[in-house]
Parts: sequence; structure tokens; C-alpha cells
Amino acid sequence: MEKTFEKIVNHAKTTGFVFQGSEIYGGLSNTWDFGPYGVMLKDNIKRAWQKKFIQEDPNNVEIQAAILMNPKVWEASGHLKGFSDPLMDCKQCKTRHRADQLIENWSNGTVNPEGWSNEKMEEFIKENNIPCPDCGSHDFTNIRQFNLMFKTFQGTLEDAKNTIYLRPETAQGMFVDFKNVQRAYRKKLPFGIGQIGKSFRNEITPGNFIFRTREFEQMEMEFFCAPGTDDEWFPYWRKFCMDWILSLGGNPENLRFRDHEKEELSFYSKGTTDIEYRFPWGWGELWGIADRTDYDLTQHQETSGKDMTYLDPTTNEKYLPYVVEPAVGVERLFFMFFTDAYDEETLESGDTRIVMHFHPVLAPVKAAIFPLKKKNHSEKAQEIYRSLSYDFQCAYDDAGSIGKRYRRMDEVGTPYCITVDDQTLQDGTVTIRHRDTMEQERMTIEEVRAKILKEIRF
RNA sequence: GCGAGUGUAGUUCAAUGGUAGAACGGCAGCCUUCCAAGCUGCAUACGUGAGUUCGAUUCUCAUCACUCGCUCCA
Repeated sequence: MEKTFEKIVNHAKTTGFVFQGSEIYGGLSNTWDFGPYGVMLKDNIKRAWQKKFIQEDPNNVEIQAAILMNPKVWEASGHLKGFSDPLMDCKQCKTRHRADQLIENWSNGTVNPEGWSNEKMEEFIKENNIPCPDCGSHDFTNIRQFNLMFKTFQGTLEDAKNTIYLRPETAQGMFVDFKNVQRAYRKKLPFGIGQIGKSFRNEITPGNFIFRTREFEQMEMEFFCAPGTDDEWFPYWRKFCMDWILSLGGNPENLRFRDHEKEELSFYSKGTTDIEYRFPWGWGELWGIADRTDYDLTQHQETSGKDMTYLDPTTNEKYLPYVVEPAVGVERLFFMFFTDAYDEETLESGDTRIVMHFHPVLAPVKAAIFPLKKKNHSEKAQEIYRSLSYDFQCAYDDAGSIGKRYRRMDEVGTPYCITVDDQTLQDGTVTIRHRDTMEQERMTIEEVRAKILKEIRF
């Protein structure tokens, strides 16, 4: 069985996990809506993160900062400058290049165009006759600036003064609120502030289904620690994140660490490791773990003029904490778990079935309840549905043969199917059928409830 | 944004300058009752807009969306 990108995306669309955004109007480029099963899966992923990274860790707390922030934040963080790329196209071979990189590469690093104006870079490229690295010609368009932040206006006046931005990352919320959280929750270093929320980036080239979208959801944590201890916390979180994925059924064969080379490090980072996943089109970044040092707090301290230092109660020293940041995209995790779960099985009878082998914690629906005969068993089955759905997400299906109903649930990854028959009416026991083994057991409803609750405990 | 390709029911595919068929899926009913059975019936499509034409799903243009590359890094 070959897991192709096309098959997986198609399955996500046809089973109601993900739909094209604004579809009846012809769609809107690169936007996706999460359908009923999609939301359940997404929420389960978020809950699992929240539980592991916040709830179970006495050091860590969670916030929800506003998406719209004072523009000064983006000045301090470097996003107003650093998030806009000066791009030129080669008119001959139609490739696109960053002007600053053209200059840097051409000069082998002896010329650093950082801080240059676009005019200066264009002039430099012309004067030195820098060629297109792909085809060697000298026929570039002018520089066009692509700022990756979405702009909008606060208030009714569409005035430059009122320009604000949709956040391109959630991280700045944690830095800006650092002192508030520390004071109000009497936190001592080391501690982490986490956040789950939407971010927006006007990517030049989005794509690969939900892998790179302009609107996306992040789960980020800023872990504040004393300078120097970041060297210990960095590998700690690196491992912690990988373990979390594996504990939820991530396939180790499709996962790996990739440490960033010095040259590719972001301006704010002293060290970065990616957890990469083997997506259907190749390895791609899933989770970034970065040592952001005291860069952000320094920037905010300078820009805001507010003291961002921490007073260490044991040494009475004041300093700016260092920060280790594990940041992951929810949609990427979603796609990863979806891809890993996808399976087409050929049964002994020659039939095939599509099964989503989700970890029970992640499975959108935990149990489906079927009346064996619609006429005789519906009432009892509905009663059981109401009872079990109090504790976890259930589904109810009375259409078609029993085998058909099993298959439908396999396709969306429901781990358990519960069938109500004549015997149920007499002694209250039901047949519970497992998704992966297809084996059946007879037990009471309360035994079923306990079994499933145990499995989805995480 | 640029280059190349694609666009017909929910899905996978047909046919045609005279407005469309199938399979699977869905729904209703009958029958059956623990792994996609059968029978009957029903619903659903030419991405959008303009042009050529007596007439366009088919030809032309535009537009929108998707795919691949240039890009990016959650």
C-alpha cells in the first residue's frame, strides 16, 4: 500500500476532516476549514499538548494574548524589518532571489548588505554586474518588498497612524506579559509560559495542503531560565517534545532531529533544532526548538523602556532570563498524525478497508453505538449513546449492514464499536469490537465505559 | 508575483458544437442481522464570467481555485 499525498488529502476531504475554505465561492487560496472530525482531532491534539506541557508541569502556565498587539511590539521583535524580504526575479529563467543573499553570496560574505536600502542593493548589483546564480544572465526585476505580516487598521480611519498587524507568531505575547505573569503567579525561574493560538503570515508561497498556510495555529512555549542554564534546558525540551509525539503514536521511522547550522540560525537564536517529519513529499519541519537567549526581553526592555529583569531571590542578582522555545504548528501535527494513522488493509476475504489508526487519545470519536436491528434495538442503543457520550465523544449509526457501519468508523479512526442486540435487552451486555484487531468481546456498559476511559487517559 | 499543468455529481472516471452517463458513496423503503450482501426508488455535476455561434460543457479570452517549481522554517 502506497501512502500518497493525494490519497491522504482526498481522504481528509471526503471524510469531513478538512474542507476547502469558502468553497461555494470558488474557494480562497490556501484557506482550509476543519470539519466536525477535523475539529475533534485538532482539539484532542491541543488538549494533549496543554496537559503535558502545562497542566502536568508545575513550572509552566498558560496565557492567551491578543492577536492584535501594539505595533511597537513588532518593532522590538524585529518583525517589521526582519520579516520582509527584498526579492528580485530573474527575467530570463524566472527564478526568484533575495537581493541581500545575491550580494552576500557573490562577495563570499565580504560584503554585508544588512541595513542597506533597496536602492542601494539594486545599484550594487548593477554596478558589480552580479549574475543570476541559476542562468548567469543580468536581467533582474526591481526589488519588491514582501512583508510577511498582515496589515489592518484599528478604528474606522484607514490611516497609516492606525496601522496594526496580525501577529506573525504567538511568542511575543509571552515576552510582553513576562513580568505580569511572573509577579501575579509568584513564579520563580525556571518557568515557562505557553500559549495556543492563531498566527498569520503572508507567505509568498504557501502550499502542500495544510502544511504551510497563511493563517495557522501555534502551540508555543517560552521557557525562562537563568543565563547559562539554557544549555541544559535546550536538550531537555528537545527530548521532551519528541517523547510527546512518540507517546501519541508518532512513527519513529518518520521522525528525526535536525540541528541548524550556524549560518542558517535566525538572528535571535543561538541554537535551533528542528523535529522533522517525513511528509508524503519529503522531510519537513514540524517542531522548532530554539535557544532565543535574552534577545527578546532585551529588545522589549530597550524599546519599551520598562525593566524586564528578574531578581533572583537566592543570589539577589538582577538579570534578563534566557529563553528556550519549543514551537509547533497545530496543523502540521494534525497532518502528521493523520498521515501516520492512514492505512489501507486487505482482509482475508479479499475486501479492503481504510483504517485510521489514531491513538485513542487523538481519535475524534471514541466509540460508535449500533443497534443490531434498527426496529428492535434502537431505543436501547440511543439510551447507551446518551449515557456514554457524557464521558467522551460518541457516534450513532443505524444505516446499512453492521459490517458497513464498522467500515465507516474504521475510516475515521473510531477505536471502538458497540453493538446492541437481543441479549443486551436481557442482561445489559453489548459487543465491543476493536478497530485494530477487529476482535469482539462481550461486556456490560459500565465495563465498556471504564475500558474506554482508561484508554483515553493521557 | 512568474513559468508549466489541471478544473464534469460527494469521490473516481466517461461522452458530446444540439445543455450529460457509469461505478462507488449518500438518502428512503423492503429483506437480512456482528465485518463493504441483495432488491426497489430518490437526490446530486459541466469552477465563474464574457465572447464567437442559430446554439457551447465542448472553441476563444478573462477570472477563480488546485498541483508542481522559484520561496519558506510553526
